[in-house]
Amino acid sequence: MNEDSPFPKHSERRDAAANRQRIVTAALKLFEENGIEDVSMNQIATEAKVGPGTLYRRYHNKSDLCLDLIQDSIDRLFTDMDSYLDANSGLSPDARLMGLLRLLIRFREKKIDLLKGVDVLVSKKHTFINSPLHDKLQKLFVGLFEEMADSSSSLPTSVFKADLLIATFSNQFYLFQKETRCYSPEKFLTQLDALFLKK
Amino acid sequence: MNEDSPFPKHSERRDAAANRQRIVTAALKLFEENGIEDVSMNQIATEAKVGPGTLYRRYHNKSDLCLDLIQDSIDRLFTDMDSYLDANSGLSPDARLMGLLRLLIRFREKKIDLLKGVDVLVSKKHTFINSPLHDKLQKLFVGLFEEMADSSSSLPTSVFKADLLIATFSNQFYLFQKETRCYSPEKFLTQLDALFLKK
DNA sequence: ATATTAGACGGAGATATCTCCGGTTGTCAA
DNA sequence: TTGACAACCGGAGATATCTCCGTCTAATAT
Repeated sequence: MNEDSPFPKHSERRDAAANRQRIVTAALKLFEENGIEDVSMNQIATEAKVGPGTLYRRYHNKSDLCLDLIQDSIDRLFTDMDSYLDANSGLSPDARLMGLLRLLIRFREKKIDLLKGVDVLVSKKHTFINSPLHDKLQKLFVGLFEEMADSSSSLPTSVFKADLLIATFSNQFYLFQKETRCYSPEKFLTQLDALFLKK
Repeated sequence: MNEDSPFPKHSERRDAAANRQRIVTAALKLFEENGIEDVSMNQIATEAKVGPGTLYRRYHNKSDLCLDLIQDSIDRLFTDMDSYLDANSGLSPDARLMGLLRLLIRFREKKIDLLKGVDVLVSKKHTFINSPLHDKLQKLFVGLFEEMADSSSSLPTSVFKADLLIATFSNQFYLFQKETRCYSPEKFLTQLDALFLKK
């Protein structure tokens, strides 16, 4: 969807780039002022001084837009995870998984508002195509689960466990635990530890 | 929301009841013909020959409407669960939990289309108030987890486990497993068994 | 039977989402 | 520099959601 590859065949046209920048700036400003929920795509288009068509051509919906606004943070999360794994290859798989979860939950908390506008961990509405973020986490987690698996476990179980673990960070589950069950990030991690690691 | 208590103080007005019936009939017909996704509230109102205001006064959104359409099934699920527990009080908590999960997944499969229009397992959008279905399942599951808990477990963990177990039946998770991971209901139950029971 | 009134009814209209397409402009090749 | 085209732009408008309020009516009390 987003043409963010390092060297796209044709780089973005100048006017397109300018519009994109104005949209992003307008969105951040309005989100800041009114909260994501209360800002419509129309408002964003007006504030950015572009037509609705221009806005929708670039971002199919508010979710897409929010995703773009945190793309940098997502990239940073991934590099942080990779370097954590590099630096701690001596630790047990359990310990490394906890390390990754700590990074993930820190990211989730930092971007909690923008994340409310987009469920990057699962899929676009109605079509169950994985998001890149899900794929990456999935790969990391499955690897670690496999590493810690004894002979009685099997790959399907690791995949299922990874999917479920990732799902705990969805808006649906994570915010319910935070707001209704009043879990702090630390308590939350403790529960994950008890359920997914202490086997 | 829905005044379905056995003997409401004032019973529904005759015209109101008639309208409700026409709405339900119209909705079922249109959902059947076009699929839930492709039917708008407007269409339903038109087909039922009521104004949009009338429709929206009764059902705040399509999700509410779908919920009403499966309310009977939900009630039946609960009574089935209760009588299962009565009839099998001799079994281990693990076995009883599996029994309940089998009933739940059968219900989920039977009503899979209407359930796509409503996430009864979690909450209304944005406000994290539990649905009655969540509350009931929560209570049943926590009870069984507590029963099977050894001294090293604690109540918070049982609550968390129950929440997570219920969340696996959400559209988000369940349909992803079914459609993308190609899990049959049986395979799905096997995974739940491995993760939540075989401790 | 009639008056009273709580509550339901309808539909106009405010707002939002999203599309379509005629017109415009940046880019690149010549 | 210029021509041609791919890509982008704007905004009108189709459709959907949801609300508001003047009007009407079913239920109850007298």
